[in-house]
Amino acid sequence: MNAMPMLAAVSAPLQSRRPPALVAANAGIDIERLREHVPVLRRKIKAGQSVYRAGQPFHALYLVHVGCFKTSELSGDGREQVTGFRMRGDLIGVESIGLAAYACDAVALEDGEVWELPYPPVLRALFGLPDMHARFTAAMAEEIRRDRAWMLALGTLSAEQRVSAFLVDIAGRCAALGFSDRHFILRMSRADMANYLALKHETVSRALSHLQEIGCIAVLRREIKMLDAERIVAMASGCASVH
Amino acid sequence: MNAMPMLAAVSAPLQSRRPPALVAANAGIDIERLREHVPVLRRKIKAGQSVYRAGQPFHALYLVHVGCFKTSELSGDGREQVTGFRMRGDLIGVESIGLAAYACDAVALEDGEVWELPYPPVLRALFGLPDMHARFTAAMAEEIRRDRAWMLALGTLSAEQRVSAFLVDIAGRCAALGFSDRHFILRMSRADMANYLALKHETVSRALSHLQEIGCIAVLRREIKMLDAERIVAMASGCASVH
DNA sequence: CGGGCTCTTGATAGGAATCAAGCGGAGTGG
DNA sequence: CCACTCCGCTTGATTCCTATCAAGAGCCCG
Repeated sequence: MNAMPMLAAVSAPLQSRRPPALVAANAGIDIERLREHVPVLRRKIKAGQSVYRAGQPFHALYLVHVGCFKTSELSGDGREQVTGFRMRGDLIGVESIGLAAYACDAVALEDGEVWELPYPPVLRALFGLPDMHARFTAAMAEEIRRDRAWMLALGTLSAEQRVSAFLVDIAGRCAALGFSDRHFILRMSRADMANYLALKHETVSRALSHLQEIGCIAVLRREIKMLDAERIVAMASGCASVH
Repeated sequence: MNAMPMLAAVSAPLQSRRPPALVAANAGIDIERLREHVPVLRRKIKAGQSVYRAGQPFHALYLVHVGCFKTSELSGDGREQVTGFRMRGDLIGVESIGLAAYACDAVALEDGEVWELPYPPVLRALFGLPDMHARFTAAMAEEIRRDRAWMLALGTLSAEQRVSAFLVDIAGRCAALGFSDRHFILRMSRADMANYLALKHETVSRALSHLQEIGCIAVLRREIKMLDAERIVAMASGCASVH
């Protein structure tokens, strides 16, 4: 109906600008060094399959190597809350440390690969490596801060601002992995994105359409082009949105 | 205007049913043992004063000994999000581990006392106590799970359900400290509570009034009596609320 | 080529925010 | 000790944003 600003043909939207770090552990954990002390199992996961599910016995952490995963919290009565999207270098399972069973689900959004870090061995290995252990602790603290930052966003931003903040977040993570932060493919459905942002998928869809209308982005299904990154950052930061 | 079901005169609403544990560390950390290795400083904090503020150099964790504190996340543009209320036995400052400066504010809601645990010394001490260190790590994981649980609540519950869930949470914590879970005093203003629940204070006020109208609770300013705890738990769990 | 799923868009409804006013407790100063 | 003021709480009226309900288009897959 509206004149859709079609996306230019994409030659290589995900082309890395620099060779992606072989194993860029989220918070500075040197996986190669850890592997000298702990056997690391590589596990391929197909789209839709889970790395682990809530209730399964906790036995390992996982490092995302390829693909994108979502973690989601479940309540007894069927409510679900996506708590995050995990990409290459992200460590998952940390929230379940200290429990007998995993506390949430971790599901692949596309075919991918995780490296399994058996937990008791990792813990033992870290005791011999004080600086690694300190960094691991710092990584957990970082995880808490990330969650808190999203609580701030969810608690204080409107739907459109949340969507903007989400795009800024994803863009930043793409950049950190050596990909373009101006042109990327969302790996999750609108429904997952909406759930994460505490919105409904229709609302997310409308927000994206509107951001496109005002010329901030170009969106075609899951493909996003950041046309006016500066303005999106401004919106994500709580500045009054332009109509 | 409406016939207020007045609260009976309160003799000792906060009377502990059993002697409160001397230092019930949040997640099983044995503070007494830690004190053998680390100098612990006791700091009294007056209502409204901060334990620390975002940006101040990070140098210690704090264990709440007396009083109630709120932690809040701040954004550059002035938005604020209360991320939690911390009571006796709760450890605060954990989210700032690995940073040069604290990442959030921790403010006393009433006169209280915290025990200061200088961080590098604590870290060093933990290296000599593997089981303590493991429990400390588990405590951080627990913190992550608490945050995630609130993300679930905020993302999936209506205003009244959130308020119910909040009351259930507070009641549970009171019980854990040896106090009554049927009759307690909220230590925070409606505004703080609302901010934490991602609502406005008028909405919280209305929700409490409504819960009173339907006979679930009796509320008088900050004093809460749980009259029908079972139903409140049900509402907090996402069951359709009765009108 | 059909079926199902995802995404988009429109119309409408509903819940929380906002705007506004009044009450009452706590603290202050006369 | 009491009057006064400030601040927190409650309640009402109204608006606005997002959810809900509904329909249709596009893409992927068998």
